[in-house]
Amino acid sequence: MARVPKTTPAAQAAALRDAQDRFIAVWGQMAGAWGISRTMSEVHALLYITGGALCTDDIMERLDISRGNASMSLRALLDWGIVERAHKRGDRKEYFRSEQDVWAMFRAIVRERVKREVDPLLASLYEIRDMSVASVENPEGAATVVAPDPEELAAAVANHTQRVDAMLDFFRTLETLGQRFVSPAGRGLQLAATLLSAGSTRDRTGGAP
Amino acid sequence: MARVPKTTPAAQAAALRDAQDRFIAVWGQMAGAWGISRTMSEVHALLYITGGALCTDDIMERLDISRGNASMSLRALLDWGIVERAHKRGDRKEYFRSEQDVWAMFRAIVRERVKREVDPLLASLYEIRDMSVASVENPEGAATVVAPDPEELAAAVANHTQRVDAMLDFFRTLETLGQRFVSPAGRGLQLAATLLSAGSTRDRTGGAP
DNA sequence: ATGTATTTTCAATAATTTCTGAAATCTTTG
DNA sequence: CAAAGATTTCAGAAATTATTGAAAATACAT
Repeated sequence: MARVPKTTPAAQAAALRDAQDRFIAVWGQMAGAWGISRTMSEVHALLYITGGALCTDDIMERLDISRGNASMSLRALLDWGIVERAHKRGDRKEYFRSEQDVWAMFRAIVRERVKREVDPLLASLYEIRDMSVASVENPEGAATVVAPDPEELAAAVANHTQRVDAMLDFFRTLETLGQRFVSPAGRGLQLAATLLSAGSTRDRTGGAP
Repeated sequence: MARVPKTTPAAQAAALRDAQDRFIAVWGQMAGAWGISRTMSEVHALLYITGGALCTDDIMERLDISRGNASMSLRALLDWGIVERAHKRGDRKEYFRSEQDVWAMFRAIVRERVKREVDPLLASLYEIRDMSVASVENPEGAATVVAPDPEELAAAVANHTQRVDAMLDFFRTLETLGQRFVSPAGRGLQLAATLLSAGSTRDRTGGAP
């Protein structure tokens, strides 16, 4: 009576699928945090957690979404650079596989968000700083604000500029940090983060030499 | 003819207001990035860029929003800890003032997002990891997945667990980093970030000794 | 206590975002 | 190059999220 397995293969397979589903749901909820749609996040979760190369139909069926939705989500994930195309020979369909290194995924996301959010913000902030300087010849001379007192006004402008500058400095720092993290040498920062974060010596990144 | 000012006070005041409006619009667009609503972000932008203590009516008028919306946005900003109440004596109204230190703002946001997003995610990931282990007595013995082959199955479960663990490790690191950054000693990290980010020696944080 | 000023809440509505499904397009094969 | 297979696009539908406005609650002064 030794060696009677406590789990049948069927039960184990079901448990695995449940765990996958749960992971997909949880990861889907993080969508907001990454600035993407829930479905897109779920597609990514599915590809990540199965680790395999799935085709559009696999994804449609497993997540119960339309073809259009699957197509658009996959395209977006490709744009973000965290999913790549794959092909099976003798098969006409396209397959998709997720990046499997969590740190690489994170780097891709940082890269994209800096590009989409920080860079434009910086550009705008520079413009805004200039606005309060070159205020000559505003065609509308009409009465506008509360304080026409020149002294107060000058102080207000000075403070305004200072605040815009403080923001600028902050986001410049953020951008530079992001670029360092993302750059080829960026894996250094990953190490730094790991070390900074604790005395935990363990290395789970996998066996690459 | 020396000293003829090139800008009238009126024009200057208008320019200031334009710059403020532009700042508010730009900051409003970042709302998505911080995980808050556009209006909430605009209210914060207004309070930050004017630097003053404004009451609900000031905000309603300037941003052209309803009283309810203003109230809810302010409450949320208070919860995030980046806006504080202020009072003017002899006045019954409540006034609000924004945190002015950009780094402190950022710390507050990190603190809140770790609490709201990373911590729950970690909890779920721990649960998910356990799911694939304790797969005994699943009442539904029905046919489920593709591979009933015990060998493949075992490998799939192992890989699954490994991927969940990789995620866990990553977010544990993230959480710890966040806590370090946020902690009282966290200003150290601010300095580190500034130093890491460039050879830029300038210190714009203001004149604190 | 009573009246007044102020803030909060929340159901209804408006705005925005996401998803679908079928037509259009592109790709491969015989 | 025609037919079949696969993918993309996009207008409209559905779902989600944000906003309003007026009633309810709260705080204050007399």
